[in-house]
Amino acid sequence: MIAEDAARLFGVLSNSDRLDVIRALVEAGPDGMSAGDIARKIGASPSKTSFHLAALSETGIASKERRSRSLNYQINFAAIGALINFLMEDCCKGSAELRRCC
Amino acid sequence: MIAEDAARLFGVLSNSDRLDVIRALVEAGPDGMSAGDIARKIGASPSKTSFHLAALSETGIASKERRSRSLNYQINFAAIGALINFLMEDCCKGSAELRRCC
DNA sequence: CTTTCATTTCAATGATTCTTGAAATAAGAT
DNA sequence: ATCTTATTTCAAGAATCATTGAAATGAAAG
Repeated sequence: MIAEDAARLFGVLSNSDRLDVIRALVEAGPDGMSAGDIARKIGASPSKTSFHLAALSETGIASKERRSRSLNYQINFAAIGALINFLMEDCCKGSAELRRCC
Repeated sequence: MIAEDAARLFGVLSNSDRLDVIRALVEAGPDGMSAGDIARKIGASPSKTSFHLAALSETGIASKERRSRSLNYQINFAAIGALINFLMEDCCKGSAELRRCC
């Protein structure tokens, strides 16, 4: 991963509504959750939620799939893992001290 | 850590110049590096570098100390570790799948 | 084929962040 | 005291991001 991509991904994580969405998707498990249910759960308007879901799915942090009338979103741990890996191994050169911190 | 603080920290990481600064500080080791040397290393102007260093030190990702004429910056792995920990444990509920990814 | 439901898209606006270069501050050297 | 070096601060402008509510889209139901 290059720094620009990592920066873009960190940008997606730099909003607490989006972190709330991620938490909701993690709690939902592999089956995921519909846009409407996510909006209700985090207490945000449909259009606001859709805006944040677009950021998450465009960058691969979530994937989406239509289920009849609803759009269902799932968390993609691989994208988050790749970002953590970039931060620990590339940015922080595999620092042993950092590894001890988390 | 609460979501707002995590979002702020992710915001600091969401800029590739700042990721370059972090890399420079990690390479510099515990002794750190002066603002001027960092600017030269990442190829950015002093004022731009200072702007990014302020973001890093205000959020605890780096610490600074004056050494005569220079200001010396050091990486703070604990802050980065706390953020990774928030993402893995709080946001992602300690997901085993995520742990396998990084 | 119209209605309803679920969601996104759009345009407008406001807020935040980034960049630039000039001026200000801080500290040591002459 | 003045000069030079190191860095920050500031103001202006550009760019990006977030929020809102209304309109558009897509899919199923009546």
